[in-house]
Amino acid sequence: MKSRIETDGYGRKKVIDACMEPCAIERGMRIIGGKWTGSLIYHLKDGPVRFNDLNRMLGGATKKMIDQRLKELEARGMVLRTVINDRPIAVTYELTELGRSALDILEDLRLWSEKYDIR
Amino acid sequence: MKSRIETDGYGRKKVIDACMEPCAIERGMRIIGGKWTGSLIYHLKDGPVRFNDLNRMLGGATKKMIDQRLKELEARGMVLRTVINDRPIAVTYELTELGRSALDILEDLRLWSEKYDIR
DNA sequence: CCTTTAGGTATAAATAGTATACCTGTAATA
DNA sequence: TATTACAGGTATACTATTTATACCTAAAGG
Repeated sequence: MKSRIETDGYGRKKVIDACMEPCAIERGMRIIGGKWTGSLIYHLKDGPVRFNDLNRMLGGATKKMIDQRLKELEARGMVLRTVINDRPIAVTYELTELGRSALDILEDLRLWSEKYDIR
Repeated sequence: MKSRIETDGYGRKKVIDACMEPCAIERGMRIIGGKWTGSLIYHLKDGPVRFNDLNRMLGGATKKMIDQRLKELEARGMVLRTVINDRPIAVTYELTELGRSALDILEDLRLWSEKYDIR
């Protein structure tokens, strides 16, 4: 991410070290910036939450989205899915250490968003 | 964002303070988390950059995307577009104070992304 | 019985992003 | 002089992601 531009004598510029394909910012955003992903992680910050509770917490997201996002996060090792009860099926989702490691960024984002009244 | 769940005597849970529609995290993400938006802001951190240079810096994004994102950011007052030369047309984009205010979050995201080798 | 809850899945429609080509005008190159 | 290259975009068509809505199985409550 050290790309910069140089200007020649004619005022023209050239990129010296363009970041090829997704750079770190972009890669990070594709994980926690996916639609609903940040909210999902943030709502798991206080411990295990059940599927339908997450669904209710994230007003606006459909079950399909929540399901998909949780599966992505699980596949990345950021979230752990546990079946706590069969028969009356019951499942909880919770953050792993890796999942927790993203919380600081999300908290800062929340503060920023509130401070500048982002809508 | 103080939603929580309570458990009744039968082990059932209910959401007490669901965040209605997009909460602060989600609203923030929709600004700086849009595809390419974070990278775009980050690449403007050292001062004005011209359109085609941004295009080259963000390998992978099309001009259309860059154009669209810059227009969104401009509309939100995070980026300033300046025509520095007519005839041989030349335009630069730079961050406003509001735009700069997002840089800390992006820098943390970059560090996180690199630390945990997010791909 | 009928409805509600849990944890999802199926289908279709709407929205967002990508690839590719092209436009106007200036300037350097062959 | 003809050709090509660059600036800053726009147009078109296509693909992928997200949304809305309905539905499924099983258990429990009224």
